Amino acid sequence: MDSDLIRKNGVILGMSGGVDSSVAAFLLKQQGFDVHGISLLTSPLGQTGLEDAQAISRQLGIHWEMIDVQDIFRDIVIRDFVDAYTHGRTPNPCVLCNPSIKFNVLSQAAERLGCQHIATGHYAQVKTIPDTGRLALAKTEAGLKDQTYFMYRLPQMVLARLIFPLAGMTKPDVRQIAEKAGLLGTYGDPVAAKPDSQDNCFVPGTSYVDYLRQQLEQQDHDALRLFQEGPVVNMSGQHIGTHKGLVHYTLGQRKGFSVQTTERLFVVGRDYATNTLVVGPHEQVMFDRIRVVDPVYSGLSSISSGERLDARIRNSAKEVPCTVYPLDSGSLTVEFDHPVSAPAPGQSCVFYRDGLIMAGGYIAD
RNA sequence: UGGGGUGUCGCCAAGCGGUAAGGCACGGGACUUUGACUCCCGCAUGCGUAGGUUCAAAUCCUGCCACCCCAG
Repeated sequence: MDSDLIRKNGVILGMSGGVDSSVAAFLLKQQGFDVHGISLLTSPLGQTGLEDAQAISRQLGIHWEMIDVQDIFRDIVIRDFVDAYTHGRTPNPCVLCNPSIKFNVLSQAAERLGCQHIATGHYAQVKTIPDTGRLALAKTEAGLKDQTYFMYRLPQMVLARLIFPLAGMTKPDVRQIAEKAGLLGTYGDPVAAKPDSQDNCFVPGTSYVDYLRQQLEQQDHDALRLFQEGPVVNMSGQHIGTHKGLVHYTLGQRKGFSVQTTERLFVVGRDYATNTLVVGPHEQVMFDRIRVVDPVYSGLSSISSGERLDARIRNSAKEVPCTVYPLDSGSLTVEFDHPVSAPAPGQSCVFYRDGLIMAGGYIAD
């Protein structure tokens, strides 16, 4: 293949083997792109999806290759995941994986193969800010599925070549296309019927705690105290139950600790010195101000003091109005118009304006 | 040992003669490219125990058991 030339219709497509990226492949092919599918092997668990991606590629007659990124994924994403939990933060591996692994590797492949574009099956779009020419991820139409939150850390260079074939579609739309196109997986099973998500992509089952324990048993014996049972106390310090080990809990959580009470109690704090879980009523978990560290800028190149923006504290939450103040350290202070529920340190706060991502960063303690 | 009180799901707790509310916890689902939150469903043929009264008792009566308080 002639990789010295930039092929304007060449597109690198990230393929997971799921409905979304499969339909994205179909649509790009239909639109006349020269599609090169790439599936990333991040952990042993990803194997089955890869087989389906390969089957779909073969069916559509597009190039396909698998890239084994397990080493770098372990060094960056898993290391951060473990590190965050041992330091009492609640990580979001997808937010880190997207810029450092997924889109990074796809970009490198685009360079290598001389492709102008990269694409994925995300529900999002890229827009240009008129005044500045900067690029920003944008939510698609109101009410539609939106996955921009997970990608806020993508740099301008990546956004510049990004295409989202699924922008503006609904999940039922996508399934219908898969159905009509007759897309089939490895064993001839219809892709249209594949279930959506499967939680954390590198942790088997739902028990990330077991996974953490495995990781830590080899490296950090000191951290194993995080798995030890301990007391649960209420706001007045009364011992009202027991917890399963502090790694199990994050701010605002209300399940997983057995407690003798008559009201709904949420995790308010964790005292590592005494291995104590502190719980309280819901209002104790409402915050009207947080600090955001390690920010990245998208639609805005910087934030001026008193900037009015809309903040999203978690993927499933809607944006809430806030005022942002940059600090000399480079971090940000965010004041919400109305208190938000359980902004967990380690999670991301993403700033939008008119549905476009302006900036974002990590919630600090 | 006398006197008083209490015994309803793992925890809290309604019920006061008419055929076991509710909350917490727990289990299951939905939602979801993170962790959480949220929502839906489930959860005592049984009310310390043994008898009695009644058409009918967790609810009334009696004995016993357990725990708590006061007195010695």
